[in-house]
Amino acid sequence: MTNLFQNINDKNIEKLKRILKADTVRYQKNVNILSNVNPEDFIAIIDSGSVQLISTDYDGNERIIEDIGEGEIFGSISYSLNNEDVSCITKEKTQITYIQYKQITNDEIIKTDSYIIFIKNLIKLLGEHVSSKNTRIELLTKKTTRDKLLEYFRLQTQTTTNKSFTIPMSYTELANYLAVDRSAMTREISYLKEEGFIRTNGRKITLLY
Amino acid sequence: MTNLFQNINDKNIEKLKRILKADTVRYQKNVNILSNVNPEDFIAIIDSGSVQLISTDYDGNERIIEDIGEGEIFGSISYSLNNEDVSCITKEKTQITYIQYKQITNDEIIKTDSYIIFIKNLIKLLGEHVSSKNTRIELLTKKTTRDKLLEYFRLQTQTTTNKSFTIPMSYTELANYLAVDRSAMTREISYLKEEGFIRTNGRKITLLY
DNA sequence: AAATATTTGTTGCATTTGCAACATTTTACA
DNA sequence: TGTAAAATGTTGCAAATGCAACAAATATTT
Repeated sequence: MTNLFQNINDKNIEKLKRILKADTVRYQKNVNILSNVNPEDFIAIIDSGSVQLISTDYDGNERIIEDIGEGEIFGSISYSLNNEDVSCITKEKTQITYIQYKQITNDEIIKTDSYIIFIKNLIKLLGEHVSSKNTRIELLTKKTTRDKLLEYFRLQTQTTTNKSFTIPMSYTELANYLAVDRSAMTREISYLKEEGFIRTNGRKITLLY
Repeated sequence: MTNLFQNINDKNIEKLKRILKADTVRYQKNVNILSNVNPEDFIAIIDSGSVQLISTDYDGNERIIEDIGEGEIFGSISYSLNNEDVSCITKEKTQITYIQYKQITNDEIIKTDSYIIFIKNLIKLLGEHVSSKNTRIELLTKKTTRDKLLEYFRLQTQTTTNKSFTIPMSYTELANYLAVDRSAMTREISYLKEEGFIRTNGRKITLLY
């Protein structure tokens, strides 16, 4: 995963942040940070920790829009946060740097040495964003819970020759990510075990096919 | 929807395209264009017409990943096309301009007057991309077909005071977009009509609530 | 304008899924 | 470290959904 300031040395990062009118804020765990942020366009970069974008509809159903970890970005470029009832909750102690979107093309920054690298990183990051959305859509459009799980397993193992992997979230969160009922998902996983497709040990899953 | 070359005059567009080693190709309807394209990183801009990115899994199920219309972009920035079996089909006569991703930050282009506008457009376009993915995810994570439809209807009317709108695709494609069985969706629409929530006339839908 | 292809509407039926309501285990934290 | 909170596993049942197989209506093409 790309980091917004990767390949830029510390001195230049400081310079960029100053020109971008960067503002760094620390939060405790479980804080709704968007209530403190002005609605102006901004890009938020997670320096450390992680947050979750959660939308709540009129029925009170919560959906996780996005999990955002260290080095990743969120904000009005990538999500129209004012569009509906979205809250952004820190999952742990988290430090976030906000930069003003409109400063990205101000006169001063364009002359900066590391500007091009910065822009390249930003574009790459946005591209990765789209890619991860596409992955989720690919999973969500599978017809059955079983298909969703098997495709998810396939994606987890496709980069390695390994048949084992550990899911990077709780089963509760996985069910949410795949938009299926948690208990129904657990049932399906049981069937997959019974039928000899997989073996599990906590969050470690081994494919037997 | 942002256009990659908006706010740039024709002369400068030509200049940019030349520096970016742009390559313009015309296609007939129903052509699989990706079979002709080298796998190198590129951004494709639809000058006119439209295309559809379709992924086919091992079961032969087809999913529409994306509908791309005039002025919009696609390509390796926003989707790792080599990742799985994705084909890109023109829906009508279509003209596409390909630019090399790596040229986006070459030395010559940085000195160009309209470069900043170009970059701004590109970032905005990618942001809109993410946004539209988020919208689809929002719909796909709704539990029932009815919820998906009602949310879709809400999104169609939220920008206007109007209670009527025309869906911009066929019902077959809408079912695909919402990842539900077409006949089950038609059934649900019938129920919504019976229960007095909506009225329809072809693809024109009027909300009665 | 006729022929062909595509879209739309309908319905019975089997399957899948969500929901509720638990017991049990694991994790967080005061 | 003890207690509260969260996560996990299980199952019966009702509701929602996919599927198949049509007929009818629209579009598209030649």
